[in-house]
Amino acid sequence: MIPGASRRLAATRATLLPEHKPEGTRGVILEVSLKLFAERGYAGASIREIAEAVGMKSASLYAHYPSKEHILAELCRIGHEEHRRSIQRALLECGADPRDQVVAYVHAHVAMHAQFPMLAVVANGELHALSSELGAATFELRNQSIQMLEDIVRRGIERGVFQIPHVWLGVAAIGAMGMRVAYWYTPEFELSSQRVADVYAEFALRLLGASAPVHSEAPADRSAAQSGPAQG
Amino acid sequence: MIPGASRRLAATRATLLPEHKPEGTRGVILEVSLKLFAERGYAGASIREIAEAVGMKSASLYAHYPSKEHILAELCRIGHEEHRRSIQRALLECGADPRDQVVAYVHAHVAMHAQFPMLAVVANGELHALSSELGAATFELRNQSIQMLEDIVRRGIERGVFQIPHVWLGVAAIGAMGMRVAYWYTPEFELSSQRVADVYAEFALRLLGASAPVHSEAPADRSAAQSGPAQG
DNA sequence: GTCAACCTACCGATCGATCGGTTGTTTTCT
DNA sequence: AGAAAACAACCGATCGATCGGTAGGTTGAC
Repeated sequence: MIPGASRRLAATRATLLPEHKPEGTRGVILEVSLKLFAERGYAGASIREIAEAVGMKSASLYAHYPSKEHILAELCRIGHEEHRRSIQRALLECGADPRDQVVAYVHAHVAMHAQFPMLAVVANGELHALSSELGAATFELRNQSIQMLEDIVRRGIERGVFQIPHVWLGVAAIGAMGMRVAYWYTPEFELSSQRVADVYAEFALRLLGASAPVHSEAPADRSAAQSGPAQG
Repeated sequence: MIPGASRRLAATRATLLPEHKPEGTRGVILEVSLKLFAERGYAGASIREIAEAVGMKSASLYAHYPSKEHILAELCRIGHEEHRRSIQRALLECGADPRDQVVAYVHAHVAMHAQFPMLAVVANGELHALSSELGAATFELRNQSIQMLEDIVRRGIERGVFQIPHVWLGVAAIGAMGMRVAYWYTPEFELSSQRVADVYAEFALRLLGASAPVHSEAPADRSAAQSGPAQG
């Protein structure tokens, strides 16, 4: 089992990509809020705790953000934007084969949840705390990301490379297993985030009943470990 | 997509099995707390809201439970006990084939998350809010349930019926996809909870690279596909 | 048969603490 | 000098929890 089981998630450090982190104090507030929201939940973290962790008084926060909710809204937006961006980029770099696209999607999906676990936990798990006004844009991003996977799967079925009892359930299951990674992954895990993403991409292909690719030069070493190839 | 996306979970009714629901007022308090904890989180639900939903003043709650945390502790315990009990029972009713055992486990796992979504969401997602003293027993239950699946998978690998790159990741992925069901399933979903559980059991077999069973009378229609029933 | 004792269930009032947020002032940096 | 940043002080509201007390029913000794 994963140690420290009484914590909400295993990660201990809040990371924000430089391109998403505002300059100066705003960035510090955002990163500190991310950590506290991830560890205690939005309702469980107070602005005084945030301020103290930043090194200032709670009143000073309001010179940088108009409300606690606006901080959460920005974190949710950043999380889902990064999620969509990394998936979009991965899809652009792979070919037209639905199998490659699923691998690209799931790899990006899982890697993001492993590399930015706190951002993923907050952006997904605290989104409901936002008013519809502040959360609308983020919901739209989220739906787009889900739709992308569904489109890939449906196209794969039409081409006969996927066999699955229920498309929506498959998409939900693949999304779910990746999302959960954010709760247990730490850099101390025996596998790198990239290797975890590789394995999960293989899981997704299996789950979709993917047929063996015909185009690959090498005889498809998809089943990596353990030994034998699984699932034809 | 699932409607009502701004809610934390799709379910709207809190259900507690009669054998878990205390008699009288204690039972009402527990069920009402379950609903509010599921919808707003433990920190986001106040004892005054709970009391008002029950139909009494907050002071009266303390005649039935010593603290807010004790209410959560009981809900977490009930949730994980029911989870373990339903899995245990399913395993007793299936044979010795690891494939059957995985099907039994995942079916029970998913069915419980679909039938008692609020209980699952609270027992899993708010467990971290408990002090180590009040949460210890529940953590133990949780670890036992996970261990049971890991044992099944390892035994299946030893017998050569499963092929999987990484046992722990497989167990984590299977657990994750089931847990997520609690967030989107409602009785209005196009499939019954039993059918959803069937499909997820098939997903798990695929994910584990299960070889076709030799004992089955019918020629293993596991790959069902596209529409037909999953899981043979 | 009655009345004091006891019990369960609940309530109004209130506790100290903390909540998110506002105001006006001071400090800091350029 | 002037703008940005942080401050102390404070707001009304709400937090979880405690208190003494009350209404209504049951019990049992006399």
